[in-house]
Amino acid sequence: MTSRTDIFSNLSARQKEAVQHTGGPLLIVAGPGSGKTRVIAHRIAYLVSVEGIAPWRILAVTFTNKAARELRERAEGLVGGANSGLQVRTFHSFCALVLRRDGGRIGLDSAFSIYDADDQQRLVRDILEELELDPKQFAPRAILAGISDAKNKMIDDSRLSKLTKSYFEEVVARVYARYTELLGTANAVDFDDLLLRAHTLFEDHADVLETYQDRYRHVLVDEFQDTNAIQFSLARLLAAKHRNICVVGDPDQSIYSWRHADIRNLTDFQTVYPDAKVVTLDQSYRSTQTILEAASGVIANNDERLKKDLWTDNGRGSPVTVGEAYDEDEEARVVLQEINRLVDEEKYDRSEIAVMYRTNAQSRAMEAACNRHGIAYQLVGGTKFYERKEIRDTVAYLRLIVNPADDAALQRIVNVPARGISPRSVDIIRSIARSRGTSMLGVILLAGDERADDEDQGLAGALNKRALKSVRAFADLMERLIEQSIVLSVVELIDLTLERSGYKRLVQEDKERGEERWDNILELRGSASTFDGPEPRERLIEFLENVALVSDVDSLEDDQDAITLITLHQAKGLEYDAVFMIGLEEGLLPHSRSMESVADLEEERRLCYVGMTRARNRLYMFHAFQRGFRGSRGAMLPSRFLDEIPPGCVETVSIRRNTRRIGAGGARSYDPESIKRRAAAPAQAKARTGAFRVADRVTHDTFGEGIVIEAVESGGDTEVTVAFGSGNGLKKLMADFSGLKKVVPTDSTAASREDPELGDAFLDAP
DNA sequence: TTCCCCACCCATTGG
DNA sequence: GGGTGGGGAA
Repeated sequence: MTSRTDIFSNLSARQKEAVQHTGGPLLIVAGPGSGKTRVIAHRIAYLVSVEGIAPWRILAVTFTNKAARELRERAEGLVGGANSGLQVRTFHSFCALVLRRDGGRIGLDSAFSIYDADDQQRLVRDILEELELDPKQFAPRAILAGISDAKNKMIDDSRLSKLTKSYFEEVVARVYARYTELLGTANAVDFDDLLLRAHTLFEDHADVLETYQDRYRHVLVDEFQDTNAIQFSLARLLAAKHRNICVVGDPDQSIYSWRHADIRNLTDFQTVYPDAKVVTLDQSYRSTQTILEAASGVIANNDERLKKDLWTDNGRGSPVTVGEAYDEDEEARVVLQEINRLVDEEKYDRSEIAVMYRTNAQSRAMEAACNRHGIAYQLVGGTKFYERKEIRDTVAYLRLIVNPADDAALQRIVNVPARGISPRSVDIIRSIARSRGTSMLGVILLAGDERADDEDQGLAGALNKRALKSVRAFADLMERLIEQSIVLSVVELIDLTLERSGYKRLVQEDKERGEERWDNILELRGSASTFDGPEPRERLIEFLENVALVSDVDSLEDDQDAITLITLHQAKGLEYDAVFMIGLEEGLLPHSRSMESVADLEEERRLCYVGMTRARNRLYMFHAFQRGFRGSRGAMLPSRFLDEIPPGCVETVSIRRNTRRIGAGGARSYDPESIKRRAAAPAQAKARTGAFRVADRVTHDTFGEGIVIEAVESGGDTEVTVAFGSGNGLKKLMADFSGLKKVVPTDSTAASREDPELGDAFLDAP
């Protein structure tokens, strides 16, 4: 047990207030770096040590498993006891727990599968075929988005069918109905269902809800600004009895509206709980004054916002460095050179440096550069481990063993390795299963049972002899594996499955990537070893649930001597000594798909804000003149967010001109209409016109060097739009008339390597 | 039935 | 740049 003074040591007055308010609802509005995780951990410790609440009576919900793990360790460290029974989970994992335990009440078998995005797509494709609808006209993605929308509004399929306003919506409703039915026969749920069905369970079965209400005296929700309506409702239901609900959030960091997160939860909290105490934490213990000022300057441009002034006792620190590069390769190179400098000269720890970007695709150039320069990195996401084919296949076998009704898993591996069950045979099996309202493995197992031949004219009659034999062999295989799953440990079962199914041989026979793929499987096997124990089937279910619910950041390790490459979304909640944000360009950040509405644009700005406020000491923001995407390239304009940074906080570095200018922010000017056009139609950047081409580097006597971003033939001459560097902005010129000259070569790598001006302090070659 | 290749289509962010 | 689906050859 920790003494009361330990729990309060190093807490500010505000933080103490938040820790100590334990009776009734509490809303903590916590700016970036204001020590909210600390407050939550101390609050838990206070509840346990001072108020004598048993740890297992406290439920804390976080955004990722990693955050959950860290909070649990921190809180248990404070109260001095591991495995205290303290419940720290994500909403999804909490709901899965509830459904495993009590899902029977709503007709869910405890061995239910969790369908991921891929399984969902497959299912929707099947349904479209069944309904004779063209998947080109009705994109499965769009339909799934429609279904997800409905689920998040708690609208079931029968109600949705009455609300349709267009033919498309009607299709969505029809698919939704069938989708629900088929998830039912597959004993499966999707991600939305985890929340929704737990919610339904609580609403429809008061006794079940009461068990949980009685157990959890205190409910805490972190990252509350990114919870959705169902999550808030779940939290309210759980806390209804004791009313000890504490939520922590920052409206300026709400970045998941596209996943139905609803920022209104924060404002509604006070309506739902009029007596809620509100504590605002606005002192940052993380960033320098300069970084804070820069970030505040950007976020201040959001209109839909409650004003909040962050302050800090930290020093001013270095200015925010804004840099420009020719293209993504040069950008990557310059970033790495500066990272090397920070590590060598300023003794930064590589593990305390992160490169952040808007889209995953941007990691490629960074990775390539890291590999070229021999710099160790941790990539978050990327080719996600659990999405690799060999991993998904292995997991599909296990899923099918646990839940034989899991048609998505079956269809994945029924003919992997090839065992003579053709797509045609699979179609037949599926249609028989559908017409009987059973699972596909059910149909297959019947066909494998000689005694069932008479009554099973369906499959035995529909398949030719050879195919039927193959199907029976598969039935035998699965039957054996299912039998063994009762006695074998997870690891043993994985071994047996890989051996008997022939999957091991299949992978190892792959000459090119076999070794790597087998290593991946071994890694999966390794992670299964922690799920050893009595009742192996239960452990297997746990293991599979873990696999389904991991997030990419969960595997991020803090103590590796490697820099981190991460998307801005995933960086939420993390912090680093030095942060490099790359790709600060119109169309990328803000993203072109988010530039149509003010709400979307403001979310992009919050995303930018989240990135900036991850930094403790140093913040770098880069943009490139040109960037490749989908095989082609296009000219890019600096992000408007760069112009929003107060000039006093910025140091601009021009790579090409070997200059550093203090306070150069806001000097740029450009035509917003042209930005919109460019963002909307990046393909037109490829158009070739006359002697001047989009993306050509050019020089002009007065304006200096620039990049052609638009070229239109006009009466013998070419009207070009050029983005000039160093604050000259966009200019429209008649090419010949103005004496514009092309700069050759345009090959970026060669050009910048040969450029003597590159000997900037910034650019000492590694 | 399987395997390979090519054409085509797609691509923001993620539990 | 990459994944997938369809078609054709073995």
